[in-house]
Formats: sequence, C-alpha cells, structure tokens
Amino acid sequence: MKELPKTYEPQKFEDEIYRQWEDGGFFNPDNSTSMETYCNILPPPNANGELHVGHASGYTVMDIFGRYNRMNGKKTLLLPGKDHAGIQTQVVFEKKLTAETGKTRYDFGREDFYKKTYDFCMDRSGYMRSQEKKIGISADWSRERFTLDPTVLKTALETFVKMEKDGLIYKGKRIINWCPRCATALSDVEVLHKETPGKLYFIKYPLENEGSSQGGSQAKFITVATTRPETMLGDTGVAVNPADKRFSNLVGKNIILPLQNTIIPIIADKRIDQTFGTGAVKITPAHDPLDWEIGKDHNLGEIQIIDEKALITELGGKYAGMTTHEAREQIIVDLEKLNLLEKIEEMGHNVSICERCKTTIEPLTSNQWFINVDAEKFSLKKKAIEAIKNSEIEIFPNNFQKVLIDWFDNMRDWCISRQIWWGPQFPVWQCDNCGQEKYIVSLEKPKNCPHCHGEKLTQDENTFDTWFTSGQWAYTTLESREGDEIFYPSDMMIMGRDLLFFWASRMIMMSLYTTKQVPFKNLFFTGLVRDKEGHKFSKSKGNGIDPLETIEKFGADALRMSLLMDSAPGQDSRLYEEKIETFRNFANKLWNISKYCLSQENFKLIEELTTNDIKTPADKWIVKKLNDTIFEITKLIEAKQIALAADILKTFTWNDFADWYLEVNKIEKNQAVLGFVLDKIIRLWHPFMPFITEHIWSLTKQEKMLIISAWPKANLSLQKDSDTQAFETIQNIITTIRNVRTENKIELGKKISIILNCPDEKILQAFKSEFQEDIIKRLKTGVETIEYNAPEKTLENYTKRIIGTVNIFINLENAIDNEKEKARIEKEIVNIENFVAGQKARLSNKDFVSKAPAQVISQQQETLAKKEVELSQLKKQIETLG
RNA sequence: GGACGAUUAGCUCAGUUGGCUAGAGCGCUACAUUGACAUUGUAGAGGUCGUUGGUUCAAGUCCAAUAUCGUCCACCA
Repeated sequence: MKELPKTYEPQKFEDEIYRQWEDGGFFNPDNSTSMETYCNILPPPNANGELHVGHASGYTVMDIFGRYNRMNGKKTLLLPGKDHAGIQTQVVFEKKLTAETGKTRYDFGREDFYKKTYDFCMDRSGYMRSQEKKIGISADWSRERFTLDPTVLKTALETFVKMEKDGLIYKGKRIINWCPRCATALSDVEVLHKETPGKLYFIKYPLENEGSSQGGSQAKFITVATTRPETMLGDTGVAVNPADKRFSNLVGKNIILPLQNTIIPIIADKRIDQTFGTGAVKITPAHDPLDWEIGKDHNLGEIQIIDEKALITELGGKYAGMTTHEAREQIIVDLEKLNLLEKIEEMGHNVSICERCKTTIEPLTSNQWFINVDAEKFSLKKKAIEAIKNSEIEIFPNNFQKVLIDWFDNMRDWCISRQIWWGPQFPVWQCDNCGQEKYIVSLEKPKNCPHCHGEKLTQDENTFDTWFTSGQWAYTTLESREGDEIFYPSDMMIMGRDLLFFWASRMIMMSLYTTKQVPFKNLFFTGLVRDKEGHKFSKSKGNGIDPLETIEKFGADALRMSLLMDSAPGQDSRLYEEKIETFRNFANKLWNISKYCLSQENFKLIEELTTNDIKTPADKWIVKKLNDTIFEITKLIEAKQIALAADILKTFTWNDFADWYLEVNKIEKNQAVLGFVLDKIIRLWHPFMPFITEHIWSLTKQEKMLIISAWPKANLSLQKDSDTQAFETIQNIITTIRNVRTENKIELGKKISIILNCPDEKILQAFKSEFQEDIIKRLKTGVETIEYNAPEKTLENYTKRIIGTVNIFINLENAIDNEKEKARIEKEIVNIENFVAGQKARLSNKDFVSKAPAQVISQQQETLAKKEVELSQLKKQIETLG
C-alpha cells in the first residue's frame, strides 16, 4: 500500500466525498426500499444569506440524527429549502440597489422590483447551497424548495382562502406596530424592546369651566405624565383609576386640551395604575395600544396625528409636517410659554424598535389583515396548547414546553399583512364600483365582481408576513411532491431557540389547522453559539467565526465536533479556535489509528468475529469495551443526548483503543480484532464526522459506501469475565510502575526488575505467559525481568505496591527515599481509612440494607472488602519500613 | 412585574432515571523523540459542586428559600 501522509488533510477529500454521496443518490430516500421513514425538514435559511456558525451548529445536529437513522436502515429524508424572508430581504436588497444605482424601489415600481429581488435571491441561494454542502449535510437537494415556488405557494395561499371561509380571517382598522423605515405593519414578535434613557413630562390640562390657563389663584388642572408629549395632539380623553379618591370628583368632567383647544372627557378605567406618574393618563387611542383599548371601550374616538412616515399629520395643526422629535421640542416650548409644564423627570423606558432595521416603531391605527387565533370554529391557540399538553410533540429540552404554552395562552390576533413588495400578494380582489368594504377572496383573479358584475377588479396590495408561509413549511414542502406525504408528520424539527415564537409556534398552529396533525413528533432546540467571551457573534463587533474559513483550515468534521461537544441541548455554547483545534487533533488521531491498522499485513475491516479470533485477555477486553460502547451510545442517541454519545465514543477510541489496545497489538498482532474494532469505530463515528470516516472507509476498499452501511449492534450476551479483569489488572500494574518511576524520577533508560506476588495461583497464572510479560515490559515501564512469588523477607529493599490481591515489588536499587515513601503510604492509609469507615457505617445502617437495591449493596460490600485488604497490606508495609 | 436558564478544577464546559472516593478539554508541572500520531505519549497538581435549609438509607442530581449573572415575555401612560 502507498505510504499515507502523517497528518489528515481534510481539504483534499471533503468536496470529492460529498460529490460521491450526491452522485450515488444516497441523500435521496427514493433509493431506499425501507418501509420505515425518518424525516427532518430543514429550517430554510434566508435565500439572500450566508452560512454562519448558527446554521452550521443546527445542520450538525440535524445531520447526525439523519445519518444515524439512515444507517439504521430508515428511508431518510433531510429536506432542504430557502426562505424568501420578506422584510429582511427587501431591506437588504433595497440597500444594495440604492448603493449601486442611487435609486429606490419606487423608481423601479412594484413589478420590476419584485423581479429584481427574485433574481437576486436565486443568485444568492445557489451560493448559500454550496456553503451548506460544505458542512456535510446529507440533504436531498433534488427536493429543495423555495417558499415562493408555485406549488409550495399555492398550498399556502389555499390555507388563507380556507381560513377566510372558516371565519378565521378579518380585515380591520386596528392599532398596529408600524415601522416608518420599512413602511409596513409588523406583528408583535417582530418588535424588539430597547431600554433607553428618556424623560417623563408632567403636563397640566386645564379643567373646563374652572380656573384658567393663565394660572389664576383658583386655577384648576389635572396633571398627566407622559414620555411622548407630542401625542397629546391626538388625545381624546384623560383616564384615572375608578378607585383613585384623588380624582373621584373629576370623573365625568371635561378638560380643555391645550394647544388643540378641544374639549375631552375625564373617564375612569381600572387598567390605570394609580401609583405611576400622577395617576392620571392622557389617552391617545390612535398611537398607543393600551389607549386604543381604553378608547374603544369608552367610545373616545381617535385622531391620527402621526402618519406612516412618522410625521405629524394635518390634524396636528401648526405642528403638521414636523417629525415627532421636532414636534416634541416645539410642544415643550409652547407648553412652557402657557405655563402648563409642571416638571420633567428623568426616566428610563423601553422603546419599541423594528427587529430588522432597528427604527423606532410608531404605534398607529391602520387597516390590516388579521388571523383570529381564538376563533369559534377553530381556535388555533387552544388546539396548539392541547397538542403540546398531550405530548403529541416531544420538546427537547423539555422546559421550553411551558414557555411555549404560556406564549400561546397570551397570544393576540396575528397581523399577517405587510406593506412591502417582496413576498406573496394577498389573493384578495376589490371591485372599483363596490369600494373598500367588499372584497373577493380567490386564488385566481375573478372575471367579474360577484356583487355588481363590474369588471374592474384590482388585487389587494398587501403581502403576507413571512411567517405565514414558513409557518406552513412542514406540509407545503411535502405536499408539493407526489408520494412524499409518507414523510408527514416529520420525525424531527431542529431549530435555534430564538425561533420558538416566530416559527415553531406558527408551524404547530398552521399544521393542526390544515392537516389536523402535528407538523413533527420531536422538536429539538439548539442554543446560541457565542464567542470565547460569551458575546453574541455580530458583524459590527467583527468577532464572527466564518464557518467556511474554519472548514478550510481545520476541516468540516472538526467544526462539527466543536459545535456539538461541551454543550447540553438548548444551552448556549462558545466557539473559539483552540476548541476547534482540539477536534482537528482528534480527527488526526483517528486518521493515525486507521493508518496504523491499514499498515498491517493483510489488514481488512471485519464485520463479525468468530470465537477463534479472540485470543488474548486484551482481545476479550477490547471487544467487551467496544460492545459496551455501542450499547451506550446507541441508547444516548435515541435519548437525543448526542454530545454525551460522542464523548463516550471519543474516550473509547482514544484512551481504550489507541492508548492500550494498539500498543498491545504491536506485541502480539491480531488483525482480526483490529479489523473488527476499527470497522465499528468508523461506523460509529460516521454521523459525527462523516468525511474522515468515509475517506478511511474508502481506503479499505469496501463495496458499499459508509454512509449506507449498517449501524453496529451491541451483543447483549457478552459479559465481563476473568480474562477482561486480568487485562484490567495488567493495566493497573503498568500504570503503577510508571507512576513509581515518575515519582522517584527514574529515567526510562534505567531498567528495573519486578516481582509479582499473589496468593491466588489462578490469578497469577493469568500473567505468567510470555505475552503478558511482554506487555508489562514494553508499555513504557522499563521493566527488564519479572519474577513471581518470592518470599517477602527477601524483598525488603524493594518498593511495594498493591493492586487488589497482587503485590508488586519494584527494585529501584535504593533509589527510593524511605521517609517520603512512608509519608505517601500514611497519606493513603488515612484516605482509605476514611473511606472504609464511611462505607462500614453505611453498610451497618439498617435502613440502607433494607431499602437500597441489592445490586448497590453488593457493589459496596465488594469495594469495602477490596479496600480492607489494601488497608491491611499498607499497614504491614509501613511496619516493615520501620 | 412574570417565567426560564446558569452557578461544578485557573479557563471553557459535561455529568442520563438520585447509587462505587465528582469527569473531560484547554492551561499548568515533570518526564519522554518508542516502529500510526509532537496535531503525540507518560505521570502529576488542581474541586467542602454559589449559600442556607429540607426530603431520602443515599443529593452535584429532587424540593424550598436566597444571592449573583444571563435570556425571554409583559408593562412602562
């Protein structure tokens, strides 16, 4: 065989291996004949995006489960896609367009702008796809979907039509979150809150027919406190708490609204907090959500004084045309002139900002489309809560279940209309004759108006909230291809925990409504990936780790492992170069393990061993260890504990197989066991590190590729026996000798002799072969000769160590410091004595003996016995030292 | 204001249904160029598991308080 390089070079193989998987059709479940399916619909990244470590982290988890299930013979589908990501993409693309052409979208017009954005997305999504492949995700690209694909979109729009028929849709003037920069309404979840320093203005509103605004001695006012004085132009009332005695005589009276000079009432409403500000609140129904509610209940009416560009409207009198900020300053000046400004206090408060562009949100009233989430015919929120409570969906980690239920409980109607251009337009038509009030819901443009038979019909200008279409992703994707309904509901959905409300919640609601089924059986949340200091990655901080650069430098397998390990499900984790390096090193270790195996004569991977193949205690030991490992990690993956599974596998691979078994195998070759264990190791690692394992596999000249080979099965009948224990004792002996050498600073070049004493001839016999002696001699112990059962009297100058019933006497030729040795033993005696005392106390406790399981008791008795023997030996030893 | 999470070695974190004297990686100390690997090997130091109570034969693990940090939700007139 050709000489293999000393270090593994992932860059040379990864792309080619991925191409072979794709060309082989292994990602496509149609090529599997299995009846059992496994499906994970991948969260569609924004079509205009770039792969970041967050994606990489999610894909790693998805791919591990996908590959594991594929190897277990399931017809496995990981379905990829792209999201048009309405507002996000429009913001990004418009910026780019303006930078390049100096024009805005209005210069191009809706149709042209849409087409340009579409082309932009198509172009970018190809780039994104090539990046996704780099991480090794075994997705079926032949099924890739885009949220605006006609077949996908048709299903989504049909849902709207059905919902409208079922009375879940309404159009109406409501107060909504308006982003002046994006020029669109936003749903509640698209608004962020930012703690900002601000001011609380106390403004005196003169009472009607009492006192005067000029501040006479008898002047009577009611003082309100507000952080947004400019909104007073739209006030239609002042509210106080009905229980507030300070104002009880004022309720029902009117005030004269300063600057506007309108007469507005004082009303009582229990939603007013008596303790805040003055206890009296100005009510601006057009520009505050709570005021809207109060205004509606008290029929106060509304005056819109801020427009969709965040400028004061005509109704704002002399302030019309000003920005809200300008108006605020001018109003303060004017109020001071009128002597109506009582005071200004500093106050921190939350400002609502747009999730996408961070512009301050203006709450205003607007005509929008809503989904009634608690409709009579079908309550989306109640059905969702029911499904979650019934565990129709299992959520990992489980604590997100409560969060989700609470969120549904408090969910308000969902505003689904956006005034952007990028996205699917509402399938709603209006007749020019009939006016705004009547509309026709239909996928196709109707020929005539059903009311007046007029032919002039125009389509509603609104586009759908992105989450309306992606909320249906679980079934629109599978329904768009015949035969794929066997994958619904899918087995697994994996997403960042930041998508809990945006996406997970909507998918559950929409799927239950449309398909009467949950969208997926398992919902798995990943945490956020942060930098070394625990900060979020962000472009502006420049602390980002580019997954592609990382893959180029360390390999995709190393990146996958570093994203997976050292973290628990749903918990944030940190990623930094040193960490990735350690897994690059591990990949290299695996490479060298394989390289050693492959260098053996006639080496080949072996699927099953015969009993004749197992010759030595070491063979038996490693096969048993392997078997335990297979059993454990399979159990852990089934329990979604993939990081723990990988950890156990890593220990087995590095510490058991490489550090011990390979060294022993150098002494007495056993290609069969080597081939058997490596075969299993490569298979077990494949879901975690698909590239390197497939590459190693290919070097062993297999017929089938690793990706579709079978996941190993544990042999449940394999038990620990005297042979496996004998090897563990040898390991102990070797470690002890090395330990003694280091402690006494005896360099390895110096050869030593040892004597093994053991009263039990049977146990001793297990070490007495030439092979076992060779192991002890050659595993970095520097032992030259071994003798057995010499009378202890003759060994007074030897250093004694005890391993169970075996005593090791090491001849260091007086290189040992007697006093130091005594101190060491004394320390150990104290240690063991404490332990033994504790153990004895426990074992003599009646409650323990009667209540603890028998297995635990016998285990503890066993260790106690062992430790007691050790203790008596140590005590004897210290006596002989004098 | 409400909910959730975190608190374990110098650092970053695991620790499954409570059960053998609490683990890993990095870093640190000492040693080692041995026939796959210095991206390595060998040995070692380092922890009263945030605090206080409780349940239990048994608590890092369960419960209750509490402190600190963080996240989300709501309110902020």
